[in-house]
Amino acid sequence: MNRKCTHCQIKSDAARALTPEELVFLEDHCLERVYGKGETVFTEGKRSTHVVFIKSGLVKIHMQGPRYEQVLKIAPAGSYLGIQSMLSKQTHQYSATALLVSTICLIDSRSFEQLIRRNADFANQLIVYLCEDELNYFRRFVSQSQKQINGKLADTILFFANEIFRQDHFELPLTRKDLGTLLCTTRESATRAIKELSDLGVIQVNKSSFSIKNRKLLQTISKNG
Amino acid sequence: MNRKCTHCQIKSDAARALTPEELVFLEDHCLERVYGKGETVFTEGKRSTHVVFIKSGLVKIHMQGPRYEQVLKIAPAGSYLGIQSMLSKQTHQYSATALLVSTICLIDSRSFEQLIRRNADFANQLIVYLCEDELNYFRRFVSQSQKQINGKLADTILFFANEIFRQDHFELPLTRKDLGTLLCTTRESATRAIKELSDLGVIQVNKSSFSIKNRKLLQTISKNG
DNA sequence: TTGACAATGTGATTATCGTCACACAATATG
DNA sequence: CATATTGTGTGACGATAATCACATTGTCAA
Repeated sequence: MNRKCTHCQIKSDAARALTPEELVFLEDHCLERVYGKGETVFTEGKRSTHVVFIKSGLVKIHMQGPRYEQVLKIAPAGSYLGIQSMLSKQTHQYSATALLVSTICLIDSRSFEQLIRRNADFANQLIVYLCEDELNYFRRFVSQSQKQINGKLADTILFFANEIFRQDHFELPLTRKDLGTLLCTTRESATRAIKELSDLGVIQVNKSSFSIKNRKLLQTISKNG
Repeated sequence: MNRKCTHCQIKSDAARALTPEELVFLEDHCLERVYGKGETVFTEGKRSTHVVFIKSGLVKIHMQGPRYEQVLKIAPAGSYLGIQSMLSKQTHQYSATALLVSTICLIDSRSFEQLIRRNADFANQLIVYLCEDELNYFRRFVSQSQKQINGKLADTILFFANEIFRQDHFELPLTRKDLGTLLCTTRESATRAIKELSDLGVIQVNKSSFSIKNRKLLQTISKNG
């Protein structure tokens, strides 16, 4: 409770732009909470009252589509969630669910907006963050629409290995169904793609445990779709 | 040249937040230019020096994918382009091409950033804009990955009729090929989808001239994919 | 432990869409 | 004006991935 934001080591680039007084203001209007694996952080359509900052852990962002619930993105530590809903709309436009035990800061929306209006450097850093985020969606959009399943699976395995776990061996914290919608395909097709890459000797898979065996070839598959 | 931004009637929400002095600053660091149909506004990979504001007209945003050039979005008047490239990267991450004769303001990137740092209300409005934009991409991402071609075509026809031309009859300013990549499909499939909706009596098409004949049914097709 | 339910693997079949090929129209270019 | 180039429609064919069906296996709670 005491001076938590001031002394927090896991500050976002934006939070680093805040003055000591503003950090005190922030810690008076935010709340830290630990979410368990599978626990809902917020739900699409529900009223939005806080902006979420992921201090540690891993969260999936998902949204109802015309046919099924779509996984939009895997958000690692350092991500802001729900900013989009804070401003114009007051309801969440997507859902967030913890994939691993995650420590999450809930920042009161109005206070967050006050910080933006008070500190232009904070706002600027936030803009940088939002722009990066949007560019990533562009790339994902293009990949997803032009690559076929094996390529998209290769992308995703490299994403988890490089960006999330920083290891060539990891436990994938997704069900086959979620992996399917993350790849914009079905559970069955995801399973078959895993089998294909496995048969090629590119990866080794046992249940949710994945290992990269041939990184070169995996990158080739990722690139050529 | 004289006091152009100050007296400009087509200000963005963000620009409305600027003080008279800041508007003078803006007009000293921006340039208005008219682009012809088909003219390139900026190109992916090239150095980014300006932020672009579309004052009037219509622009397509496109990006090279692993297999072909993908149309990401159709940007109407009031859109900001190239903010994403301004900050972290200094090269454009996507291309922009005028689809119709368009009046475009080119704002010097450094000056734009100075305005953000100077006026938190301006920054805040920009954040609202970026968030809206991102949410639209989410929706488009989900639709594009779950709907089939007729549904996506229906979406796009409704988009042009409702958001762009505000009329049930309009000239589509896209080639069949561009329409194809906007729908994340091929030229041939786009052609066939047009024929199908046409045969159903939902739309009437002659070359690039489109008319909505049965809006109810068009909406149903759009909704159910 | 025992059921209930969710998650997973796998085969058979089908639908949708991509690819290829070609004809023809429209538009640019010298 | 003639020629090249780009855009468009359409048919035939095949490939990729969706759907459906079912057998297992794993997980959770009473």
